[in-house]
Amino acid sequence: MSQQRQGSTPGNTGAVPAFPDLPEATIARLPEYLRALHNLAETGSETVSSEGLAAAAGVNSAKLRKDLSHLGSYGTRGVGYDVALLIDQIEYILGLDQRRAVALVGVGNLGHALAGYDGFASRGFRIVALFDADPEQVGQALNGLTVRHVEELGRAVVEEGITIGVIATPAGAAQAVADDLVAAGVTSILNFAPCVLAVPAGVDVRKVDLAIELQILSFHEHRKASLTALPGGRSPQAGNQEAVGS
Amino acid sequence: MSQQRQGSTPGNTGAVPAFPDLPEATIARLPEYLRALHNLAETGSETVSSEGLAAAAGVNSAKLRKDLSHLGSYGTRGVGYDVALLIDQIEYILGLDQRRAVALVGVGNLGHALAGYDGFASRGFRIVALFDADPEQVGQALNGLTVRHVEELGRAVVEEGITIGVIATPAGAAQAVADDLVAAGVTSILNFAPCVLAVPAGVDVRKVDLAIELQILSFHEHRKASLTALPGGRSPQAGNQEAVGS
DNA sequence: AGGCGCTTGTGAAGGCGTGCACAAATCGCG
DNA sequence: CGCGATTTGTGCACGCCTTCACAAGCGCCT
Ligand SMILES: NC(=O)c1ccc[n+]([C@@H]2O[C@H](COP(=O)([O-])OP(=O)(O)OC[C@H]3O[C@@H](n4cnc5c(N)ncnc54)[C@H](O)[C@@H]3O)[C@@H](O)[C@H]2O)c1
Ligand SMILES: NC(=O)c1ccc[n+]([C@@H]2O[C@H](COP(=O)([O-])OP(=O)(O)OC[C@H]3O[C@@H](n4cnc5c(N)ncnc54)[C@H](O)[C@@H]3O)[C@@H](O)[C@H]2O)c1
Repeated sequence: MSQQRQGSTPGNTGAVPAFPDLPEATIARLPEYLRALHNLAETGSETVSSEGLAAAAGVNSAKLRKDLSHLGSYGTRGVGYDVALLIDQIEYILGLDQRRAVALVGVGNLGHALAGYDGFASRGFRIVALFDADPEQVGQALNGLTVRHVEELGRAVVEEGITIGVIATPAGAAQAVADDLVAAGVTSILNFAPCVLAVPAGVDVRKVDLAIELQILSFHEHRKASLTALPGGRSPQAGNQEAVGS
Repeated sequence: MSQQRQGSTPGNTGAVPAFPDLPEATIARLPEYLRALHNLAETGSETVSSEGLAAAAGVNSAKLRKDLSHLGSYGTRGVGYDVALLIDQIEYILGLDQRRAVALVGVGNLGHALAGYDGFASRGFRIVALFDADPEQVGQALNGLTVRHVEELGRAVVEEGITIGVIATPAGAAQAVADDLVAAGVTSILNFAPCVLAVPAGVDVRKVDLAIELQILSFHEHRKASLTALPGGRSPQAGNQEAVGS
C-alpha cells in the first residue's frame, strides 16, 4: 500500500506453505494487535474476546478474527484468545524473537531523535550502528553508540549482522545510501527521506513521509470546509458539467 | 488504510458532488505526484508524459493516468501533462494554497526534530504553536517559536486559526491531548504516539508509528529467511492444523 | 448429563483498487 | 490538408479486502 515492494518468485512446491503467506493488509495490522495484547497483559488479563481486542486495536472485530484465523486457531470458542499465547504467536510470525539489528544512517535532526528513542528496543529491535558523512558528527557518542563514518557501513553490516537499515539523510543522499546498504547485504530499508528509492528485487522498502501525511489531512480539511460552506452546493469555481459546451 | 477515518454522513442531494470525492488510494498518492512535479519543474520541464511522471513517483503509469483523470482532464493527448498546471490543480485539491496552521504538542525528543524541520514550510504548512506540559520545556525558544503550556492550547487554536494538530507526547498523554485539540476545534490530527485515539465523527486521525514499520519489515525478513533456509519446508514448531485434535 | 449462552472461525457477497488494452485526441510534418 | 506517431482517458476484468451472518464448538450452570 503505497509502499514499495519487490517480491521474489516463491516457487513453493509444498502443499501447506512453510510460512503462512498472510495478506499484506493483515501483516500491517498484526503489530497493532501485538501492542494491544501487551497492554492487556500488563493489566493482568489472561484472555480477550475478539470484540475486546478489536476495540483496543481500533478495528472491526470481524476483521480481527479473520486476520487471526490466518495464523491458525489460537482462540477458544465461548472464551476468547489466550493473551500470552497470542503474543508469542504474533511475535514469532513477525520474527521479533530474533531482536533484529538495525543500522541508522544520518544522525541529523531526525536521526538524533530516532537514536535516542527507547521504543525500538522494547519492540524487538536494536540500533547497533550509527553512520553519518559529516566529520562533525562522526565520533560523537549517542545513547551509548559512537557515530561512524558512512564508509564503514559495509564492514559494520556484515560484522554486526545487520538486516535493516534506516535512512535519515537528506533526499539527495538517500539513493546512494540505499545502494550502499543493499551492497552490504541489507534487505530491508526504512526511508525517511522524501524521495523514491530504486532497489533490486528481494529488497523491501518502506517509506515514512510526514509531509505526505499532513497533505492527506489537508485534503480532508479542504473537503470538510467546502462541504460546510456550501451544504449540498457545488464547486466554488470550475463547476463545469458537459453543459457549457461550444 | 490502517488509518482511522471518521466520516460524516454526506446527505448530498446534488448530482455532481461539490468536491470531486477521490478514492482514498488516489489521495494518498497525490502528494507523491506533487513532489515529483516540483522536481520536474525545477529542472525546467514544461510537460511530462504519464510514463515519465509515473517513473518519478514510483508507480504504474496506468494508475497515474487513472488517478489524474479523477481530477479532470488536465493532459493533452500526444503531448503529456503541463507541469505547472498540474501542480496548481493538485495543490488546489489538497488545499495547500491555504498554508495551513499546525500546532505541535510535545516538544521532547521527536518534537524537537519536527519543530526544527524545514520540510513542512516548503510544502504548505506552518507550525505556528508549540506546546508542552513540562515546565522545563515551557518558555524556551525553538526555531523562532516559544513553547507554551498545553493549557493555553484552546485559546491558541482559535487565535491562530489552527486546523491540524500534531501529537508527539508519550502514549499515556496522547488521548487527553487529542481531546483538548478536538475541544478547541481542531479537526485533523497526526499522531506519533503508539496508541489508538478515540475521536468524534468528523475528525480525521492519521497515525505514524515507526515501530510498526520496522515490524512489518521484520516480518518480510523472517519470511525471506525461512524461504532460503527451508526451500519448500515447513514451520519449525507449532505446525498444528486440525490433525492433532481430540 | 443436558441445555444454554457466548465466542470463534468461515463461507459468501459486495466494494474497492489495479492493470490491461484500446479508442479518441492532439501534434508535427510532408 | 491528411497521415502517422504519440499519449491521454477509460471500459473492463480480475483479485484483494472488508463485512455480514451464522454454524460449529466450548464452558458453565443446573
Ligand atoms: N527533521 C524532521 O522532523 C523530519 C521530518 C520528516 C522528514 N525528514 C527527512 O528526514 C531526513 C533527515 O532530516 P533531518 O532534519 O534530520 O536533516 P539533517 O540535515 O538535520 O540531517 C541529515 C544528516 O544526514 C547526514 N548526511 C548527509 N549526507 C549523508 C550521506 N551521504 N551519508 C550519511 N549521512 C549523510 C548529514 O551529515 C546530517 O547529519 C531528510 O530527508 C528530511 O527530509 C525529517
Ligand atoms: N523519538 C522518536 O524517535 C520516536 C519514534 C517513534 C515514536 N515516538 C513516539 O513519539 C512520542 C514522543 O516521543 P519522544 O521521544 O519525543 O518522547 P519524549 O519523552 O522525549 O517527549 C515527550 C514530550 O511530551 C511532553 N508531554 C508529556 N505529557 C504531555 C501533555 N499531557 N501535554 C503536553 N506535552 C506533554 C513531555 O514533557 C515531553 O517533552 C512518544 O509517544 C513516542 O513513543 C518517538
